[in-house]
Amino acid sequence: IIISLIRLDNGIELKLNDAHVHFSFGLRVVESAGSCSWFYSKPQRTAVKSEHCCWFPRDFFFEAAASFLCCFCSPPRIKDEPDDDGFYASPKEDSKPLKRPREDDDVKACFQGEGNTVPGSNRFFLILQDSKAKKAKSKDKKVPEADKRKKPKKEEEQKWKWWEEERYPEGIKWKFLEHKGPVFAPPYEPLPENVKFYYDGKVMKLSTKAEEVATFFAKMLDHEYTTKEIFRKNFFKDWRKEMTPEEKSTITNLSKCDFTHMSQYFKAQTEARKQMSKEEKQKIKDENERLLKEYGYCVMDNHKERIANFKIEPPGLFRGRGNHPKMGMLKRRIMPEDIIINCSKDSKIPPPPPGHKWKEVRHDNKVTWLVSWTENIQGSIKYIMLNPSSRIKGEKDWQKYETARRLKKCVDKIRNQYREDWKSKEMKVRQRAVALYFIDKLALRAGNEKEEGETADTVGCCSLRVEHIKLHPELDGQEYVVEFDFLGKDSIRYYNKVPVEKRVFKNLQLFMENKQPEDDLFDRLNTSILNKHLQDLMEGLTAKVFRTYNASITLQQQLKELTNPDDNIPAKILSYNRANRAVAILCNHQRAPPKTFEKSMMNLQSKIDAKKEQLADARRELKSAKADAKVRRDEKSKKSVESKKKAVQRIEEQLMKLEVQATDREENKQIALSTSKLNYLDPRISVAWCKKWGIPIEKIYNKTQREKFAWAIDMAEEDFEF
DNA sequence: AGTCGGACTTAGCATTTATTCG
DNA sequence: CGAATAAATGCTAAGTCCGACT
Repeated sequence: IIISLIRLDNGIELKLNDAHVHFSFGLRVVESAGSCSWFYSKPQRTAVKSEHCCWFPRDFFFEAAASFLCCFCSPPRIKDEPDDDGFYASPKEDSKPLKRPREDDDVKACFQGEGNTVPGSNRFFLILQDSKAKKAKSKDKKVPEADKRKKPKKEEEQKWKWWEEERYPEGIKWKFLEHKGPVFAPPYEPLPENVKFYYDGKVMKLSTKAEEVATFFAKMLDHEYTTKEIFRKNFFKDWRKEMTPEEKSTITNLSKCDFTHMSQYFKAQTEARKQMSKEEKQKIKDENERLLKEYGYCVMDNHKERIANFKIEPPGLFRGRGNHPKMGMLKRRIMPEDIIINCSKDSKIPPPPPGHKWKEVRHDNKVTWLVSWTENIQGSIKYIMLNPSSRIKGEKDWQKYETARRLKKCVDKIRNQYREDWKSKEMKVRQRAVALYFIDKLALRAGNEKEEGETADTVGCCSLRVEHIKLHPELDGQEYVVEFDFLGKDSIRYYNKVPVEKRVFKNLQLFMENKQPEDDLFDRLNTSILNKHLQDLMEGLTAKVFRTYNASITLQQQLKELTNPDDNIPAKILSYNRANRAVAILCNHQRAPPKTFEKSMMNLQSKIDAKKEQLADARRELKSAKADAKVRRDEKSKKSVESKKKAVQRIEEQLMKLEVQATDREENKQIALSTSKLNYLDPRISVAWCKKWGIPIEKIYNKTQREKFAWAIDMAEEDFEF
């Protein structure tokens, strides 16, 4: 449906349909697009407020013009500012404006400009005509069918390139933010009457509140941790808080509680869900999609952006990682009264669910979150924030890699410095220098101190204790070996035997003198002291930058080393994965071997065997066909030889692919690649590698990852150097 | 210098969805 | 086509780091 007719200053007319307008303008502006509005080819902050102005992304504008112009005429393509040297200024590095300035323009001033294009700028003005007056006219000019069909695709391709725009000044995260608030967990549905809970062998009907908490436990019955003392103790304590006085006086011993019937019921439910018909499944899917469409997006500064976690965490039993002292505690249901909403003053403020109120509505554009609440287990704040594909996350990510690249420039100096500091007279300086050496060489985390008894006992570099390392003056033919054995983040074990320099070794001996196993190894050091020192060495330098730097530089160097130009694509990808793996090992990104690992490995092996047989068969056939051709010497048999040859080649290739896959999987058994890929490896390294060797980017990044790294995919060329 | 709340990144496992296989 | 398997996505815990305050 054509709803608007637009006339350019030079008389060219554009028709826009509904979807088109929605897509490019954002919701608010569309609603108010009245009889006369101004349009710009770049975002105008004031535009959002004044309701009479809106903007097109520039490229979209021209493409739209191409598709929609009734009397087609190639619009003047206004070039961006000169392309300096193809190098995109980094967010932090450079304070000079990026490609598209975003400064607030006075709308009137634009209006009074010299024409529809201002030389040297990319402004382009449109006048939206009174759509009623033009309706009759627009009817007889029909838009070609082909263009109509092409259009949705165009929209898909037209992604906002925020990385070509200027950033906001430090501290300001947005100018306009509108969203629909969070989606709450579905309310509790009491169990059907026939599902029983037994206490001490007797049926007992629970109050709704007590029953709800009981179902949380029942759902976990198969898990090992429901047998753990701490889990049971914590659960029982919190459960009793939800009980009525009568229940409380009856139910005094968790061991006398029988949840098995409830558990069976839930298992049956899960099974039933699996068995649902296609239509029912589709219905659920549609409903989820509707929810996503309504609540999964927000408008931030003229752009519709995807929200990461718009659903509030449902209530349940807390299960920390590792040996967590709070496991089994009740994670309570979050109500609107717990929720703080953050949005623009002039936005449509999301209404709380009927009969409820928000805890608070604030308008803080110094933060990126849309919704927050305080969680009851640790008392920490949880947030609803944007998806990694959003501008606000992407900019930060890009900046992180730029900081790491700055470290690259001065890392030698820093290394020399800490080696000097090993000899310092000051204990504090020595400890700092040894800790930094570990962080640099082993990619250890900083290691903040944690409150004892509140979380699992895990450590990082600065919080290492004497009991976590063993010193071996000599081990397996190597001198000065340090053996690390401790639980790190998520209670993942770090175990490593590392030869270190003599001076480090001697220092460690010194630090351990007269200490108990549970004493801090670096007793004069913490992360704040360390980071303060790092800040002096380089602006923006913190302990974690070393992890980013070492991960990315390792990938780049491993790719150089491992890629064989003569390899085919699968073999090159194996090389990529191996380079990725080297990083994952460095960062100690482990995973539990998948439960079905052995089985799936065997399946793959049998596939390989089958393929081998198939290859042998194909070769035999080729041989006989060749013999046949020699005798008959006719066209037909020659052709047969050719096709058999091709078959052999194809099977060989398939076999090789399978074998590569098997190697890859075996090597990956206990190593998780995704964490480093997503958080530590500068995506531009991967993009450049793909471009250099002609590997399709889809082989390296899946759809979500491509969205997250759109900036890198767009800007990195083959010659990118980290 | 140390403590603490707050904001944001990083992490692995669980669940869902897509693909392959029989 | 449905089951099995693999890949992708979702979930939320657990880190890092900063700045206000004492």
